[in-house]
This record gives sequence, C-alpha cells and structure tokens, in this order.
Amino acid sequence: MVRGKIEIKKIENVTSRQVTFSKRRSGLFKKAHELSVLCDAQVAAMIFSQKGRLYEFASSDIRKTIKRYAEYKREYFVAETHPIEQYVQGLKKEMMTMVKKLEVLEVHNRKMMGQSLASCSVKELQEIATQIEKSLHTVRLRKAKLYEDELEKLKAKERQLKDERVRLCRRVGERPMGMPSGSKEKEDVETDLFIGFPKSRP
Amino acid sequence: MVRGKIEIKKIENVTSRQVTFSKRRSGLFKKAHELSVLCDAQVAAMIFSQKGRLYEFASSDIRKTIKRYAEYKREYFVAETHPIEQYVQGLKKEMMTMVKKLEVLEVHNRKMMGQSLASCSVKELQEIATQIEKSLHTVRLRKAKLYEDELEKLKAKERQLKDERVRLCRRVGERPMGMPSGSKEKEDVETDLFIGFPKSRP
DNA sequence: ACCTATTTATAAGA
DNA sequence: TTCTTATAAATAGGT
Repeated sequence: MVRGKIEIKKIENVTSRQVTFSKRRSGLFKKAHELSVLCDAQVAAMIFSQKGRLYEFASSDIRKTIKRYAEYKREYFVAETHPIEQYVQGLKKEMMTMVKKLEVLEVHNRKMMGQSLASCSVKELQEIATQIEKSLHTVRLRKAKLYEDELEKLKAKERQLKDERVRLCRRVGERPMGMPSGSKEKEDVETDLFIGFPKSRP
Repeated sequence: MVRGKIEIKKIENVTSRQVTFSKRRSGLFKKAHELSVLCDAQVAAMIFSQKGRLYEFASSDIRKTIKRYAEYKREYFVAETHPIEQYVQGLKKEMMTMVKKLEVLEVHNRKMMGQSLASCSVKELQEIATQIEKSLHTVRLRKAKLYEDELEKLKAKERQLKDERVRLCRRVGERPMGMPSGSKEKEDVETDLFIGFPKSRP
C-alpha cells in the first residue's frame, strides 16, 4: 500500500472507510472469481456493509452454494423473522386461493360451454344464455370486421391497379378497354357474402 | 505474479492447481478478514474445492451471516435432501402446474366471453363462434326442458285436482259444474310463451 | 515450506 | 465516483 503501510484496524474516517470498502470489496470479489476459475472451485462470498447493505459474489448460484453448505454442515438456515413454517403456510395459502380461483373459473367455463347445467335454475340459465348471446355477437362483429378490413385492402389494390392500367393505356396511346369481365363485380359479390353474419350450422 | 503473468482459466496441471488453490484461498481469506476489520463489515466466504472439501471464513458467526442473508433475500436454506425442502419443491411444482392451467383456462374463458379477440384469426373466430352457438343451443334446450317439466307437474296436479273435485261433487250429490274459467288455458298460454327460444336482446 | 521476480492491489491525492 | 501513482502485498514458478 502506498505512502506508508496501514494497520489492519477499523478506519475511523468515514469517507476513507467507505472508499476502502468499495475498493477492497471489488478486489475481494475479483480474487474470489479468479480462484473459482483457476482452481475450478465453488466460491461464494457475502458482505454486509456497516449500513446493512448486502454485497454478494458467487461463482455459481449462491443459493446452491449455501444449500450445499447447509448439507455439509447438516444445518439449515432460516431467517429468524421469517421461519420456514411461515413460508410453507404462505405457500399453502396461495395454493388454496389458486385452487378456488381455478374451481370458479372451471365452473363458469363449463357453463359457458353448455355443460353441467343440471344444477342451474331458470334464472341462471337465462343469464348464461344472455352472456353467450353477447359473446356470439362480439365474435361475429370481430369476424365481420376482419373481412371488411380484408375487403378494404382488396378494393384499394383494385383501384390502384385500375389507375395503373389507365395510365399505361394512355402512354401506349390506346383507349382503355372495358374492365376484364367479372373482376370487380365478382369481388363485390363474394365480399357481400362474407360480410354478413355467418349462418350457424344446423 | 512472477515469471510471466497467467491467464485466468482453469489450471490443468493438478499439482499446481492444488498449490494455487491453497495459496489463493488463504490470500482470499486474509483479504476478507482485512476488509471486515478495516471497514467494520460482516463478511463470510465459503469455498468448495474441486474435491468437495469445504473451506470457510467468516468475520463473525457464519450461521448468523447466512441467516441475515436469508432474511435479506426472504429465502431459506436447507439441504436439498431435507424432507421439508422436497415438500416445498413439490408445492412449488404444483403451483406452477396450476398457474399454467389457470392461464389456459383464462384465455379460453376470455374468448368464450368475446374478449381478447384481437389476436384471433378468422378460422379461430369461426371455431369460437361455432362453440358458442353449440353452447347456446344446449343452454336453451335445458331451459326449455325445465319449463316443460314444470308444465308437466302443473298438468298432473291439475288433473289430480279435477279428479278430486269430481269425486267430492259426487259425494255431496251435486253434478260437477264447469271448470272455473281461465285456469287451464291461461297456464298453457304462459307456458307456450316460455318454451320458445328467447329472442336475443337488440 | 521457503524464495523472489514480477504482477497486482490499493492508499492517498487530485 | 474515477484516475493516477507510489508503494505494499500477493503470488507463479522454482528450490
């Protein structure tokens, strides 16, 4: 170290302690990394600064390393304020919530699919039917919209082609001939057929 | 480093790897110790050699440091072979399965409710519409069935009452009078109205 | 384990 | 925080 070696004891000056912490921390992690690579070792290091901030290094997954440590020492490590039982309880609770949600969804879904109606009252059936009708309406609107968009595109393309044709005919001195038979008309007819609400299957 | 710098990559020579491991390990722990003293930090490091031997350093009790780490990360660390770990892993796996199932159901559900259709192709929309139509048909059949059953019950009751009335009249020596006006007919009319498929709302 | 040439880390200053 | 630099410390390869 420069300008006089230092004693290994707590640095009292706050600023230089922070600077030293930052520098030596990265130095330590660098050394740790080099060791893990050079010697093919599994290295983990964790540092809590005086302020309680955590800095960590691990050559592989730190959780795996700590678990391996736990296994090696036949120990386990649980935060005092966060015991494992509580953690498991939390998981279980989450599971229950999900199971309920799943059940509700499944029931609703079955009804929307027209299954498991035996338990439904007339009122419920009416509500389901109403909802299904609404859905059907929306789906059909959406389908019609897709067809319309497609139609618009085709029409635009047709217009463009027609203009192009007129322009080309003028250039070569011909008068534009009639449209090739059936092109526009046929498109319109086809499209009209598609725009309407599709008939439900028998 | 001496006599030519080295590359940071695994040392292939076993002997020199072991030597380097030993030297650098103690160097690392020394640095860790210096850091903890100089900067008043809580430092812990653990190294598993390639052979699986554990070397550790901690400025204070390593178990405390790991617990603090667990708290900080809201994690827990137990050996992979610990029964509770396996239990938790099982729970987590189940949760994942459920989450996936829930997602699938939710997507399907939204489509059946006529939502989130933007990403659907025409073909998909047609399939959805077909399914919805089937559902609607089933629901309406069910509703009609309920009304029919109700009607049957009422008719049976009516017959029973009529028979009873005839019997009673005979007993008191009167001739049965005409039916009270509007009772059967009204029922029939109402029921017919309900049995038909309800019109969808405008 | 020790030696030492050389690289690397870093304390203090800017 | 980052850079500079003088110097301490670490260490690769040899013994």
